[in-house]
Amino acid sequence: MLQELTEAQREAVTHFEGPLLILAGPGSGKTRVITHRVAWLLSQGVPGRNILALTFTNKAADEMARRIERLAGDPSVWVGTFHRFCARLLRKYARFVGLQENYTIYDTDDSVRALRQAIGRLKMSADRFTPETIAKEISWAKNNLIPPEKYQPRHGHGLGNIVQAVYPAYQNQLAASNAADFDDLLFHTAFVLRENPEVRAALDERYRFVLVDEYQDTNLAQYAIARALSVDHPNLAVTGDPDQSIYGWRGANLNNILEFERDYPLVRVVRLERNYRSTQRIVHAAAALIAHNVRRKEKALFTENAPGEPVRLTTYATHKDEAQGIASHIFNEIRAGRRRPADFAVFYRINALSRSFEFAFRELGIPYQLVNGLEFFQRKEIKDVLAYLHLLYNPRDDVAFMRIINTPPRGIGKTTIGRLMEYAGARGLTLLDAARTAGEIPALGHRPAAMMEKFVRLFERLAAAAGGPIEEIVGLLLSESGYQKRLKESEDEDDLQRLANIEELLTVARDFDERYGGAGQLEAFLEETSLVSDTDAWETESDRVTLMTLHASKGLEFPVVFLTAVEEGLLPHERSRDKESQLEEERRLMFVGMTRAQQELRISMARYRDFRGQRKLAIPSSFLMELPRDAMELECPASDGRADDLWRVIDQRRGAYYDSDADWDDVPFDIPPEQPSPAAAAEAEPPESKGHRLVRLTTGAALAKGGRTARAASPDDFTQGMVVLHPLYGLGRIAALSGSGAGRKATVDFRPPAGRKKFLLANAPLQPVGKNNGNQ
DNA sequence: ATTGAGAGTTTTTTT
DNA sequence: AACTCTCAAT
Repeated sequence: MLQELTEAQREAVTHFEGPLLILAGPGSGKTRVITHRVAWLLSQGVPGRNILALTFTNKAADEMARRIERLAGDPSVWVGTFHRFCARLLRKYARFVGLQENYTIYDTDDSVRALRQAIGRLKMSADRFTPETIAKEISWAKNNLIPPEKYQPRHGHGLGNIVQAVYPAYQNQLAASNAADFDDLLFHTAFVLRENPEVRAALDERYRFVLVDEYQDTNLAQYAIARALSVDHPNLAVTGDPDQSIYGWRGANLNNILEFERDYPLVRVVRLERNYRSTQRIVHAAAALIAHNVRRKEKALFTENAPGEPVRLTTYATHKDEAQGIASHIFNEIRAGRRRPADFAVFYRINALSRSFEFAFRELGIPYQLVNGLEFFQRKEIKDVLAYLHLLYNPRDDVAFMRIINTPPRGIGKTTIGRLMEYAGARGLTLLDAARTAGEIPALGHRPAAMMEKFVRLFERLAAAAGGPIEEIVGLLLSESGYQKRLKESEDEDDLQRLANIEELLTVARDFDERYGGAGQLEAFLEETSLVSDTDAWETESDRVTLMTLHASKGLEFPVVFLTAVEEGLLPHERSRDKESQLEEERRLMFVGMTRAQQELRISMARYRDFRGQRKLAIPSSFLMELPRDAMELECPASDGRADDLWRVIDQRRGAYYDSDADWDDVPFDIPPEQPSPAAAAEAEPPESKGHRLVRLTTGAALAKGGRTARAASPDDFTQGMVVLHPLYGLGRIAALSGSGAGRKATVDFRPPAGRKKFLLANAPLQPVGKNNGNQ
């Protein structure tokens, strides 16, 4: 078993007791080290039940479990994600945190609904902030182990104050519904471990050897859990790569890995720096990019592999050309017999960019799979059906109740539900219990009350079947509720698709029944469907091109990788450019994407990109100029192969990039627009004096003038009297301004018939046309 | 109570 | 462009 390992790998594998930090660069055989380490521990006589391996995704967990099984044949090792592990633990210790064993796991959408209910019950006006914004702040607090009563406002804009009031109410709402959100799974577990020394000690004893993968992506709660399980038996082995930390926005704390050595002074540190995955040029290019990050642990990155093909950087005229260019390249490679579809992967920064690739692939008949596993379970119709199951399993689940009480429509409207909530709230009843006594609620009329009772009877019928196979329950609820009938009779195209999705869900249920079967399957089914992750749907076996976000690509590898839309505003994403730390995370994201490639890496961008109905001139990503040119080759089908253009543009920007105050506005930008769309071409105007070019091409109205680049105007750029352009209303003049920052509002006078309108500047599609022209 | 049209908004990434 | 929300008509 040890023979197939390198020296460094073997050192990590055979380290027995005591903390262990494995700093593993991309492609350095990390997974292999973990699996072998588990197998080795087993071979040393450590019982499987004393080993806990925590991963980031279910996919990774399954893969790992499979490999351990193959190496050691011992299935008793617990391998899974943090969230799943905590979910399990909480089934047992639910009472410790005010829940019951049959608690429900709320996903992001559910928790926002619960939050709305909580805000509604508070009867306060929180409408200055969206529930999503508030939810985010609460999530932040939980990830940092701050309980409701300890929360202190940290934002100046009043968000903190609202959260301070809403957070406890939200938590009460969850408790009343016997539910936990994603963050609670970690938060509650950490709490149980901290507050109950005997529980902690027992679990520490039980899980004597703990392995944590992707440690760079753990947040404080996960950190606390891992540490709590490693006090009496400090056999905590973590693997990770600070350069691949890409979940900072989710609370991941890079310090967890950067300071591991401080936490465990006696730690053994093993570095895996040699890359076995990619060609020299790919490794060289990736290393050069990541070297631009300041906040990192210096780490060598090298390979003994062949030099390989140059990294290709291709500039297309439009996003459409990009998609078609990539599709036809893949098509030709397959047809020539050089590659098969599964050899290729296409990465992009945001999900919204997948569409053009889908179109292009479909056109050429290239098989592909879109990896967005969450999408299926987030569909309305799927969530509706699952809500029935959730309510069956946990009758206190108010969010599920609200979701299905009038789905399909059964004559119970907003007013009725409002009255029911009022009644339930006043008596501390769950919504379902209140509905059970609908006849006794004075505020309810005869008809609504009768409808309500009918629903309760439906529920009881379903409850009688709740112990059986999932497929049966789902089938029953579909027919009994009339949900299926309604979709079948619909003329709507979308409803047909919904019906197909529900069929698919039935298949999922059937598969589950075959796999699981027996007692407690409703609980297991709900847990599984609640904790699906993005990459879980990814099928390794099928021969198809993979389309996924950069985030989803972590941990995977492909012979040929396309890294697309490497443009300023997308990668790095525009929301990440304020803070240096965020910019570094974006750079790591690109690093992760690049290092997925084994043989060929193809980076691309487009000059024009349509996004949210607007066509914009794209600016090459600042990351492109951090790539080593000696490892690269340029292609520029957009301009007769004159690839020099791109480097020229990048060089022009280089100066501006390092001149911190320079705005992109000041960078001469004169790529000739290669016949954008006819519409855009018709609207194009000659560039202004200093080589400035109009960049934001609105589809409808006249074009904005004045050298603004693709970056939207910030609210504070607007001044009174300024002339602005609205895509719909045309030119107008700012009559008044109020507020500041994100809350800044403007009153604008347009020419008739539009007249006077008010806008929230952060969101309004307003363009300054002339600056400082208020005196005219 | 339900439906449909129009207006307004938007997600960056995910357990 | 696609989605959600609001509001008025039915």
